[in-house]
Amino acid sequence: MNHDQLPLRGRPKKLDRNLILQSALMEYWSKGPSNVSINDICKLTGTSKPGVYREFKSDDGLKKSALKAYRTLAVQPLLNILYSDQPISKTIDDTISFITQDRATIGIPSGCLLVMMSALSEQLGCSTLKELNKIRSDLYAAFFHCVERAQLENGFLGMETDVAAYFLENQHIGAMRMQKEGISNETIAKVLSFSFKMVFYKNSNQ
Amino acid sequence: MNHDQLPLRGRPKKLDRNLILQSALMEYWSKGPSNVSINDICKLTGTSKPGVYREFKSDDGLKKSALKAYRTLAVQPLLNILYSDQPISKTIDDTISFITQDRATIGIPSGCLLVMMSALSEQLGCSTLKELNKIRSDLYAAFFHCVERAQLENGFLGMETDVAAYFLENQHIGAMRMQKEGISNETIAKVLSFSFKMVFYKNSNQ
DNA sequence: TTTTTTTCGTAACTTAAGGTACGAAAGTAT
DNA sequence: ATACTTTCGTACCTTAAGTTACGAAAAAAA
Repeated sequence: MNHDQLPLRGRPKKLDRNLILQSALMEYWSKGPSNVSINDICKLTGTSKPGVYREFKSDDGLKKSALKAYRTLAVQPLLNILYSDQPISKTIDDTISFITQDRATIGIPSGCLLVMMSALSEQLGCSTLKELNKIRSDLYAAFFHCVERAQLENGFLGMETDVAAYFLENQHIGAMRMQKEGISNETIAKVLSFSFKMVFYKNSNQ
Repeated sequence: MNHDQLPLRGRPKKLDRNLILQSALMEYWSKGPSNVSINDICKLTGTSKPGVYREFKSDDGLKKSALKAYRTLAVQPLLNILYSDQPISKTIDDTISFITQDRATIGIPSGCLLVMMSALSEQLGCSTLKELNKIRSDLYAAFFHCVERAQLENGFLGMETDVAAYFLENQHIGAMRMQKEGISNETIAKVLSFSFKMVFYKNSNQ
């Protein structure tokens, strides 16, 4: 993975890999992956098309790399919250805060690239799809882990662990969808708050 | 809307509107709307391309008509269940049974065209989009109505009516997504059962 | 200075999508 | 029979996507 090893001779590299990657990520994220072409990225970054292909091999390669960047930028923080060994109540609060934070002020698009790509999975190349499934299964595992932690804390929650994990996955995807559709973060937080407390606390109203 | 008025003279019509509509619906539903072209429909039904365009005006027109057909076939039954004035417990059971019924045996694709099209909404023409939003708002209204009925039956549920309706909408979409992804109807039913009972019954375990 | 190496970007190619021009075909009315 | 009307489908057009051939350009090495 040594992309920055500068060769001893030859024409110096002008192409800015990181610029392309960041631009592609933001375009995919804000407009949807299937509404952004390689040409768009080229125009946006002032790169030539063969340059992009030399760097990323194909459309599939670029999407895969962008998705990897998305993972470290937007998914890993959530995984960290879910895996932090705090009381479940704190985990819930942190998760809701993270998901419903104001995106506009920090310059991040609404919605979730992971969710968008999952919905368009039939249109994706195989390496992007592979990366997508890896991230999704990691996220599912984190939800699963959270449920297990809640069980240790509060006893049996009234449903199988995998069912609860599927439920949580649904709520996350639903929240991202609502955000993309313009529903206020305040409302989304209320929906999430209800959902999470219902799963984790069984039948208490706390 | 009189498509079946046969003209007095001229070459007799050979084109089978209903065949095209049904084929398009099933293709969109099973493969995803953006993975089915007009050409595919032509080959599948043995129709010429201009024939399809004469009948449906455009790709957008065909998608809109197919979506309308989907509404009467797959959405209306759900609306009927949600609007039936039965006890909430019966409504829940009927809804879960309807959503998680075995699709293979009755020859119906998994997943939900409505949900798929919502995810691809940026790729849709304006008349399809209009129809889509109409159906979605009708469905949301039905969920809203259900929540109001539950409130009449059981008192305040612990959250605003619209928040509960959003929650229900999420569960429906989530169930359709899981089904599309191959998760068993049995598991989906468990997730739905948990979700619905949590919203409608507040904090009882029934 | 010439060779070698590496990257550059213009200008193409290929495929498939949505969409249509237009004359032939197949009927009814005069 | 001829005219009129409606529908038919072949063969095309346009656009935009992903992708690449290939010679020029810019550096280090000989």
